[in-house]
Amino acid sequence: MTVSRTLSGGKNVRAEVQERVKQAVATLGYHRNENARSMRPGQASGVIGVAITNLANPYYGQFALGVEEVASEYGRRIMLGNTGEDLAREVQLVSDFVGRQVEGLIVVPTGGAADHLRPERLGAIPVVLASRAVDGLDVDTVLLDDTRGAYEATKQMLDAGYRRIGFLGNVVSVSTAGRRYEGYARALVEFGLELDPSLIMRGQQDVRAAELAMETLLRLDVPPTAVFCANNRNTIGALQAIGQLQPSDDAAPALVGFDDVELAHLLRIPLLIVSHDPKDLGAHAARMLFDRLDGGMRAEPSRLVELPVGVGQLRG
Amino acid sequence: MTVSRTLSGGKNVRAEVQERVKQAVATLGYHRNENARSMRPGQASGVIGVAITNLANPYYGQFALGVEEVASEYGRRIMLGNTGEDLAREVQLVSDFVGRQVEGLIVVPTGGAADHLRPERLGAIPVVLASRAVDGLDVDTVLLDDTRGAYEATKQMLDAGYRRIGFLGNVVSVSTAGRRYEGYARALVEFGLELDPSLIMRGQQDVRAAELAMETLLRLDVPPTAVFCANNRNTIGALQAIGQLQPSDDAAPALVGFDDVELAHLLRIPLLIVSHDPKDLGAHAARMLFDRLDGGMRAEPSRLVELPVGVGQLRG
DNA sequence: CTGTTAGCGCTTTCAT
DNA sequence: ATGAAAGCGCTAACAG
Repeated sequence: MTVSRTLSGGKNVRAEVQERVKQAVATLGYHRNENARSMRPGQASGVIGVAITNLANPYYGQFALGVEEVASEYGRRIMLGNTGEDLAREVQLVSDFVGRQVEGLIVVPTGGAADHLRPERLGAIPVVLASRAVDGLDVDTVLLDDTRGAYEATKQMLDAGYRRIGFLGNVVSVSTAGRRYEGYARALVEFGLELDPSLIMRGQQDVRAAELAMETLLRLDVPPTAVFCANNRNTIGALQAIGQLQPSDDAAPALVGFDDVELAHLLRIPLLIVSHDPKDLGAHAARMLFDRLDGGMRAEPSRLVELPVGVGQLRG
Repeated sequence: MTVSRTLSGGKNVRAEVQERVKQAVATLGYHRNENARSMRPGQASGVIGVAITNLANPYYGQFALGVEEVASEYGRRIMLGNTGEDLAREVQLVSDFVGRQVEGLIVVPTGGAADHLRPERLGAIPVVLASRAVDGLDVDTVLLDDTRGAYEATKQMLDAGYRRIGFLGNVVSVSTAGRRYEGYARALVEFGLELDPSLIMRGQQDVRAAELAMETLLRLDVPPTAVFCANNRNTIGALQAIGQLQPSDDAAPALVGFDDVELAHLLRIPLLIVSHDPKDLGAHAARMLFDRLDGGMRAEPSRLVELPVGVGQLRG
């Protein structure tokens, strides 16, 4: 008891005793058992669960860092799981996190069914979805302004004179993919162009698939003069394909890349980047969660935020 | 009690009762409290603590993924903390992890003092150091074969005719930096060249610092004809600086890059990559930890492993 | 200022 | 096949 009191501030413990306690703690290497601590009624665990789709993607590494830093600010630690875009794994992770008494969850959903994220399944544990929304799931969500970013970038390409603009995107079940496609398509249609299905490749989740899709576009009888890449995996795949097939820069199509990519701006390819900081996205998601947990907003209605993106200039 | 029995396999529970229990669990959304569970004597928490230096570096994102995947294989979850190369934060993280009853630790040490990682401080909790060793700390450690990789790459540059080879490296207190420098220096000395201090820049932890260091080298009266970049932050910084200052490729120095970098091979700069998969490094560290935890090797003497690296061909 | 009691959720052991 | 007791480490509430 005296030890407990000393370690939680030392109220009502003689200074001399406190000294001896701290001494003993240091020499014995004693650590208070946080799990036992949080078992007492009303005590939170200080841990939040984070499920992301692909840690190998630098984008999500930075995202996770944003979450981690804000969590630290709020005195929390994160438990991290990688879903690999696999719904079953996401379900398993979330369930495990709940069993481990996380105070809240931050999830980049794989898309598809989402019963495991419904408030009634999670009890009092709040969730924040990040990067992607889930249809019909009414929980806090932070997205980018995907549609506007895609729209304005595509429009800029049209204004610059490009007409045959292809599209490389993520799997259709992912909300981001749909939103970015929508912006792209709207810009073309408003400009009076028709969508050409042969220029539109959707469903590439990794660099290799994106590279193959881009090769298909490059080998068309009339290849696109520009290609909209809906995420960094597709941008990198497209750049690889161009590097393979078109060593002479002149013939290469211009690219729009959603998400920034290290070194891309050094390549001799006309490139327009729609940029934003994934770390901010993670930080924002974490703040939304802690608003609920610490900010007395436990029961507020859910919020949907769309963070602004920067549409750069066509360069290179 | 009956619930507990049902959920742990259902021995000695009537089938009909088990059915009702599972029913109730499903409708109530009950989750077994894993923290309470692991409080019982002899029960492990199923969590390992992972402290890495910089999640914003794609290298460590992949590293973390390697750890996470192997941990999943072994039925464990990870608690992840970012130290930002700050020793105080590392100390705090490790202490917190211990308080949270982690079964083991995987740490990319910031370097410097390391009393907080000594076995006597950690009790029975095993640690594995990854990527970097700590002088005088006798615990399991997984490194790359840094010295050999740096040596052979430098030698290859010498054989290709380069003589003024600069060096961009990490802070000196980091063991990796020292080992890679050693390989570089040995190759030069064996070849009969002297080390030129004006070509050797050490201490760059991030891309921006690396870029500035590279600019300094490029602005020398007699700039280097090649530069050895001791990690991916330095490689990217060097590439940025070249992109800024030497738009005409011909004048640019060749680079050796330790660690692969997405897109680097597409740039028109002669480049030799010393490559390895950071995910493997993480996976290997995790396996070493679980060897100790599950493999009955609790008390074996500590092991030091150096994973092989691939030295590529100068290209571009 | 210090110590005792009780109970958080769980499961091993011991009744029944 | 089921339940009761006990104790893991902790701290709020209550003695003293």
